[in-house]
Amino acid sequence: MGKSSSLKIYDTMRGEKVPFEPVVPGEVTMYVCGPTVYNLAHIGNARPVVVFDTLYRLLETHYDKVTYARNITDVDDKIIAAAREGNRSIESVTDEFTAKYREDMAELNALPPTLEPHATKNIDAMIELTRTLVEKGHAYESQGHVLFAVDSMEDYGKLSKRSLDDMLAGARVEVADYKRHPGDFVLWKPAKEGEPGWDSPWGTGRPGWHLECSAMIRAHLGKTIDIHGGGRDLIFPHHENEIAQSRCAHGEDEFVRYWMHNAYLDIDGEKMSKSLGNFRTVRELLGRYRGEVLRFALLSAHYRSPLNFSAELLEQAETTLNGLYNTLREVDDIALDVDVSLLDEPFYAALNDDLNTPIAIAEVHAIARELNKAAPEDKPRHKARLLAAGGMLGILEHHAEEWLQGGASDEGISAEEVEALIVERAESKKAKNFARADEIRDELLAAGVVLEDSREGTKWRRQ
RNA sequence: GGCUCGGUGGCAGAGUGGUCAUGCAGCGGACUGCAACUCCGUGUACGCCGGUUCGAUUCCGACCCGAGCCUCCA
Repeated sequence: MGKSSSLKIYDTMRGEKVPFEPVVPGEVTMYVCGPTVYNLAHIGNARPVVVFDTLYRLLETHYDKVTYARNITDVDDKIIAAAREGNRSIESVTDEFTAKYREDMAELNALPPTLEPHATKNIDAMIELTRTLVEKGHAYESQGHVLFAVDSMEDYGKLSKRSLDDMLAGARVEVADYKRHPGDFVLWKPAKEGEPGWDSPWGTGRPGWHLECSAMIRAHLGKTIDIHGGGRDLIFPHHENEIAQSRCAHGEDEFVRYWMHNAYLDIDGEKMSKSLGNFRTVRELLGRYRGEVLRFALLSAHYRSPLNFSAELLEQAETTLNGLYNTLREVDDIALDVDVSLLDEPFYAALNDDLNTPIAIAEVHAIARELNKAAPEDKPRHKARLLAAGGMLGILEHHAEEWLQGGASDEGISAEEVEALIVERAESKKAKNFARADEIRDELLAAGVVLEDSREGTKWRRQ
């Protein structure tokens, strides 16, 4: 697989969709900005995780070796603040939220990345990078801080498509007096009393946020990587500054070959964000919807389009997934050899076209329709096609019967009770006592259980 | 103010210079004891105004509206 349809990616730097070619033929390196672990991930944070997980799955069909790194930022002002506020240690904060982050993302069927570098375990690389930048004249020390001098780089601002002048024009923040140029950013900052710090040539301190990613990429993936992903709002300043640090330190023309940025989730026409306070945590939503429902909802829009997030979106996603599982249920469980060679060309082509998941999902529906209409002897073949496509999207990974009878919560009538009533209803129907049969059906419906009669007998699912 | 990016049918959301997205919801039909499931059918959708064109939702220009970034944020 992989020969029939080649991958194209929209690169933020070039501003257009371009054919994807890794630096090293047959191998891909990808880095995605991970969480700062000081609180629970919200559903907006989950979008890049799901998007790049889908890309990861796709890349694996094309290349023998895919190295996907997603960092954990475990040193940061907000973490220090959270620890202080909760009167607890920094480690207990970062340990707790790192664990919860992994759990939440696993619920969304996101595969663990190949590498998960922690900032605090790469401090040496950060100090080294800073030292190199100072030596090369791209950074300077001032009042205990080490700052990157933006005017030391010719094309600073290329990714975000703005010039230093543009940035100055829009400056809305007071410039710290230790900065030579208002756009200069911190590589290393001194530790205040009671703050965590590491020894460095510039005293005890901690790394700046932008520096962390540059250093970890260098340490774990190399000087030039193929794909760097993250949310749109990271383009400036975070990714712009990563480029500045990495290219100036390493002297490479290219730091990242393809920049990919997902749009964010909107709530009532506004971006969902921590600062606006209009976010919903993944954990909270998992109490009402299963992870796959959340994932499906996130994939229902193209990753570069804003997605309007609402309860209705999730309800629709759940209904749609139930329909697909209902289709799968119609086929007996037989040994199915599901692998990428079963992927339909239109489906695969859609994903290869800059990860066009809405079209890929439309193809999934087309396959499901074929499965529904197929003659019994052909159904297993179509079921395999459907599962193969679902596997690429990270959906339809549950057993159909369990999915349909499970639901997010185990409240309500038990499966045994349902089965018993179904038996009674079958007997009533046999005796032509339709009134009693309908009464049972209504009773179950009131308990959230829907009955479906078929030649093989009565099946049931929770609404 | 500077820089980006959008406005598609009840909802979500693709896409295209000239018969079709797709899903959810609705409506009609088949199936069913009745339903459900499934299948078949069904919607004069492309912000507004001009222009280019034989033809524009799709290209160009103006306008209106909205969002994002410029500050920690996926």
